[in-house]
Amino acid sequence: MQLKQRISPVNNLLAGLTEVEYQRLMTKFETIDLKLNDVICNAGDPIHYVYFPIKSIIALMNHLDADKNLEVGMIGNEGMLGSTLLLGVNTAPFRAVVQNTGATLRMPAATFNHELQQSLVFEQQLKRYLYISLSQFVQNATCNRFHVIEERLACLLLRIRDRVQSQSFHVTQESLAQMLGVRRVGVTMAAKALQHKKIISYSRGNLKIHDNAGLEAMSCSCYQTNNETYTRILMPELFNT
Amino acid sequence: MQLKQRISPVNNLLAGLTEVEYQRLMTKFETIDLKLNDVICNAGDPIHYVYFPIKSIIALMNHLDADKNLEVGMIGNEGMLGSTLLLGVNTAPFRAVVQNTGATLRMPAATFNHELQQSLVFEQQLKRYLYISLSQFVQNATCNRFHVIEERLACLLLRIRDRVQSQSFHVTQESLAQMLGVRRVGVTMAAKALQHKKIISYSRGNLKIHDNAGLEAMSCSCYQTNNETYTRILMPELFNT
DNA sequence: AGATTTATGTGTGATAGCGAACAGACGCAA
DNA sequence: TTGCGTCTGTTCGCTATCACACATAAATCT
Repeated sequence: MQLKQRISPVNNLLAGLTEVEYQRLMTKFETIDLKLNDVICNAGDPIHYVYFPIKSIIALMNHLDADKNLEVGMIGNEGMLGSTLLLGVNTAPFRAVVQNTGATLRMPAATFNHELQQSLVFEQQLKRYLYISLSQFVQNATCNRFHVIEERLACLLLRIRDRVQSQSFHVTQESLAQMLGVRRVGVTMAAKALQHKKIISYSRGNLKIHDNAGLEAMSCSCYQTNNETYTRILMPELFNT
Repeated sequence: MQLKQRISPVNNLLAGLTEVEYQRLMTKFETIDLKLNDVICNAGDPIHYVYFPIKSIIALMNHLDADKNLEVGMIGNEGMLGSTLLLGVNTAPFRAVVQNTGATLRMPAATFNHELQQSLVFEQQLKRYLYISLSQFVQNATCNRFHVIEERLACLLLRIRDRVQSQSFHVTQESLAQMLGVRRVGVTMAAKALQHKKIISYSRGNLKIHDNAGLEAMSCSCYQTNNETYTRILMPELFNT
């Protein structure tokens, strides 16, 4: 099951708002371009802005020791960076790295806090999103504990695909390795296996998915689980399993 | 560094309240005894009660597949079960299992939601606790991905010690194995190593810590990290590192 | 006292992933 | 064209952990 997304021209968290609320919010945003590999913040940093990706992807990395990092969350146009402001804490829990260039809405943290007071629907939506994030962070981190690299790679590629909304995108094996918390060689092996099965093709960072169903079959159940959580909590009207 | 706890006769999350607020809340609680291995809820269950442990310990388990479970959070008298109600979602994100028998305060979810409206300090305190939980869940899950069993076991024992507030407690290797997401044999090995180093003694579930400093030295940095997060967010006045 | 359950210890082989080092291959730029 | 940086592929020995099976020992029950 692919992630069912409500049609939204910009960011799915802004869907469900009334036209008035939406227009009002848009005056508070500025649109910027995030650049690949930019570090938006490190864990513990004060939060200056919140980000609502339109085409970009932001990866949340949990850092343990040197060379022990793990991607625990991925933010595309289904989510936002900075939702922990809802809890009245203005420091970032994780490092945030740009994984895919693209247009992004940005709003100062103070403005965001103020806007939350103005729209109950908006606040409600974002509280639910924070709940989803919590669930998915743990699911992803646990997944990396138990599942083998090939499953996790498939899972990761599907999550990227959903967010760039395209069958082909650019991502190096080195970058995938960092997200999965494994050596690059491990990704090389897993990617080769997926290529042999004609599921993907991969050349110098240019990745193309040929067989969506095959890739979902190769991935662990965590992909499904995460999507179901998102749909169940944020869009229960679409949830009919 | 051991977890610095504000002195509180019952539960640390109730510290910081005014006497009036505190007394008011206490009329809404009932005190119950949680029984070892009781499953309070499974992931996805509706939340009927929130729990504030006094002497008990509740472990939060994330379930992947059969036989693939991981403890992601531990709740003693420094925390509570059910804080995700703050996000307006009334389903439990994780399975909650009683790891240590003992007195516990309990309040119906509806009452809890109502009480949050009555005390800004209380709500603020719990929002911060939820932020801490989020950080720690991810930290624990990531820890289990990267660190070796012996480090993780040391870490786990310290966390239990802090919550029972005693150098000796009862816990079987089987139970530790489930929390760590490893085979019992793995725990046997790690525990044996700790015994040889005279750090603990262990016999048929009766565990005693002899060397606190030694145990902290054996544990991974995650123990420290988690404690620092707790202190920094919830009790910044005690945070002077 | 004997039987049963619970808790811990041991042993053997398999394997996923690690660390390190190196080799080719493509692309851009001087 | 030459060179250099980036990206991918390959190999080798090593280790933590796994799965499975069995052995011992203490506690509890009859």
